[in-house]
Amino acid sequence: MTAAPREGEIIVLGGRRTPRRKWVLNALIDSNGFVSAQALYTRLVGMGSPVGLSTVYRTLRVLTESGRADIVRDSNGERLFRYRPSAEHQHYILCRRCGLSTAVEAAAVEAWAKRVATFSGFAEVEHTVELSGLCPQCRGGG
Amino acid sequence: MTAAPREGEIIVLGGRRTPRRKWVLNALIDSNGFVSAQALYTRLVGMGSPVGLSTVYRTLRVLTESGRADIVRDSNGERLFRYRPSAEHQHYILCRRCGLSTAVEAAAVEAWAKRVATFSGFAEVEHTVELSGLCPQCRGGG
DNA sequence: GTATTTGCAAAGTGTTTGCAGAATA
DNA sequence: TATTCTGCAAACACTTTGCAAATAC
Repeated sequence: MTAAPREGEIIVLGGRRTPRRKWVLNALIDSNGFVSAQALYTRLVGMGSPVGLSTVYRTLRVLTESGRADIVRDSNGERLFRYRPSAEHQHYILCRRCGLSTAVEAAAVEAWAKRVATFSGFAEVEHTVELSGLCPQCRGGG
Repeated sequence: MTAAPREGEIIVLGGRRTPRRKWVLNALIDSNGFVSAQALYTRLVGMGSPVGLSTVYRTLRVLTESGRADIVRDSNGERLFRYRPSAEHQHYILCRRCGLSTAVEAAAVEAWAKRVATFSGFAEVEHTVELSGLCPQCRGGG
């Protein structure tokens, strides 16, 4: 049985603070954008941080469940993870070529989603918005 | 080599007009909402229309590529297909409980996506919007 | 000292593909 | 008859899980 974290305590990871979990978290933060579990795994192993693929998946699941990571799906259905510094709901636009991701102003969509919820008569409406394109770098550099 | 379809001709399916493809298309239309390839397959076989799973996938691919079906992904990453009567880009809201889908007015999102494209500096911006909730039936019926 | 975490390998998804036989145009 | 379609089984990619050994607290 684990004691509940005290209020005001900085929560870095749920459960035990192990080296692997720190590596995964740091690699995720360093990625500075969306990465797949597989890519993270490959990077860690390549860096000389021996981690199992299942550990990567399990850690990402923990991070996601506690709201410290966002998930999107790429066009192949693969999941991409991104560290979330703030606690807020956020939308991104992703570069299809280099993977660069940028947060976008999404108030308009939020408002629209709310409006649709009202008009449609649906309750507990959730939304997913995924934007992709070619970033300024990639659109220019051929 | 196939002759290009003449203008004004009613195009029902790309390629050959075979029984299986008609079955798949009809089952898709009858579904009247989003269905998975697997569900469509199960239904067809159960109906006494012997179809291979690969044929279902291949037919759905053809339909999707020619713009006669829409795709969304459910929360497990599974793809759901829906017949598209009109030729237009369309968004839906899906009931998480019964699967009911309803087209929603999405002009605001389209406009927003366009605006984001401009501000972000990204080119060839594509967007995916997925809404889900509990439909009027399901929200009431507990 | 004990509950949690780890890695491996195996299992599980949904989806795609190779190929020989069947069917269409 | 020539091309396309079909079904099966195997292949695939991503993800999850069972379990014994290692580890954190």
